[in-house]
Amino acid sequence: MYKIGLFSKISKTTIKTLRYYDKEGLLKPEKIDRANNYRYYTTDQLFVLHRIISLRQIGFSIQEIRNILAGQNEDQMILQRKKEIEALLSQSSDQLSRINQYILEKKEGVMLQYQAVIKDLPECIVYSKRMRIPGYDSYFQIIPEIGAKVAATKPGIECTVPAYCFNIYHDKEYKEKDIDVEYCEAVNQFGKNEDGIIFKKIPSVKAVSTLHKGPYKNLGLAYSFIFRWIEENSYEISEPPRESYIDGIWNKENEADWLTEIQIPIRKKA
Amino acid sequence: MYKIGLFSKISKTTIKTLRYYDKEGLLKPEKIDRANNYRYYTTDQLFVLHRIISLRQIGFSIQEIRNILAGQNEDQMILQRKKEIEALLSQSSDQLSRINQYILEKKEGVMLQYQAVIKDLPECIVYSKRMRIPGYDSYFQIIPEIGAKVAATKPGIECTVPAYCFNIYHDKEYKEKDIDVEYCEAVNQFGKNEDGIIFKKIPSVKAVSTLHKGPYKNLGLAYSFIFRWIEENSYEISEPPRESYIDGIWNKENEADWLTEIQIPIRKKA
DNA sequence: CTTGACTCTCCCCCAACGGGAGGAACTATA
DNA sequence: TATAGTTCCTCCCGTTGGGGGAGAGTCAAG
Repeated sequence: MYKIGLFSKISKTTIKTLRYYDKEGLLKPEKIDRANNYRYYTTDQLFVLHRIISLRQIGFSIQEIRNILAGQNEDQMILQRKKEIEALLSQSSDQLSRINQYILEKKEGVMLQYQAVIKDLPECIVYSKRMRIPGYDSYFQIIPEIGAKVAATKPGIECTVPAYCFNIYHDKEYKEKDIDVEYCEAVNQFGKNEDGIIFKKIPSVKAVSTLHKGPYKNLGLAYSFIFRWIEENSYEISEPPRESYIDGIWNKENEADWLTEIQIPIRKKA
Repeated sequence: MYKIGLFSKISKTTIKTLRYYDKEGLLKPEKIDRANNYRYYTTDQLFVLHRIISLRQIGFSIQEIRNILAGQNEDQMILQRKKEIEALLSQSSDQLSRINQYILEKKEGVMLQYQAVIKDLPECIVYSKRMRIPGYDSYFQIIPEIGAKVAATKPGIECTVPAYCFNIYHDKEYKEKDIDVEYCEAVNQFGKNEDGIIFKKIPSVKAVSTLHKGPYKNLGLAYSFIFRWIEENSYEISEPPRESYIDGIWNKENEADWLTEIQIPIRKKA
């Protein structure tokens, strides 16, 4: 029978930890002297403690170890823990790739105005109109017309707050003329499809996002940043890119104040 | 100017998080209405928030981000964070290898009595005697003689509590005859070297450890378990193995109760 | 008998929020 | 304008796996 200090030295475990495992019911001392509450351990308990430490080193939580020691569906917990580890591994390797990319960008001293962030875009209902337009200029005249038409002909349909209006680019590459674009605006409910205006539910998706401040003609910089980021961090584009318009001509006079968010749905490369 | 709810939707960040970043001084709202303490944000702050989220996704702590945003030695923090990530990565891959090993052992249904644990063996002072002995049997007669000799001729020298007495095996392979072994016992201070008894400081080292219960003739099972474990988990042996005797003939009559800890100093394979 | 070493319980601390209570304020509708 | 529903505020507690320390009781040796 060893008192806690000696047992802690033999097992190379701190006293705090031993007391904690006692409290948590992981490793009760063989005997507790009721006169002074001293804990007494035996060398047999070294085995249990070794088992616990081994499981802790594999990353199981106290609760999980408690179950394993009690013999409750150990196999399932092991597989679950394995998945957790794999998730952590992939997260760390992701972070490593991102910080390397960050270091590279700093070294090149360029693109520091852009920040890539991974977001979950929530599901939403939109009305959309897909069209082929000659160029960017004509395009920003067409949008208000669509909005007006919807407002006029679909009573009860309202845009969400905050507004989420975006374009989906269906071309395989970046184009400045004859663009195949789909204008979407998030609304509160479905409406009737007519005049090329179609209501649909956009499912939630994981996307990388970056903000672009300034006129639309410079959006290309943001795209080149984000495409490169996707490439360098081993993602691939899963759906067409979206541009979400946060600040624009409707609330800021100066082009330099316009704010646009580029969202590109992605998935990890296999 | 957006109130917190709207800003939270635009940025896809929870209100809780925004308030927390406010409290922590990471992202103060552009304006706080002193009448009701409402927080008001602008789209410009989306940029800062994006920066923060990006850094959070790379795994920086709030404190670190605060420093980075303040422009304090960013480069150093990045390198430090990179090292942390690499450490995590290696830890996770370690855990993955260990859990796979665990699954394999379960499937084979064997060796479940052994648990491998990684420990830091602390530095200690020992007296040691290296010798070549004919076999295991003679060996356990020699040890008490050494102990007695030290006790008799070195006043003031005492064994540590708990006792840490172990053998270091210097042979390149497992042998049962003509064994090159070094007997060590941890003591409280240095003494004079004589009669082949040498005092030395054993530096601290990382080792994998397993417990063996039962007679010494079965120690081979423990060794085969631990050697395989080292191999499967991509470690390599950095120093000769040690056997630390916890329970033995001196306090337990029955061989079946003897307890021995095998400690093998290791390092990660490059 | 005293002194130092050991042990006990109890409480607070960590990071980055999430959940919820209780109350004030804003906004839309009747 | 009254009221109801929503949004916002602050404050407090919870999470994990122990670490640090206070204050008090206990043990072993000289």
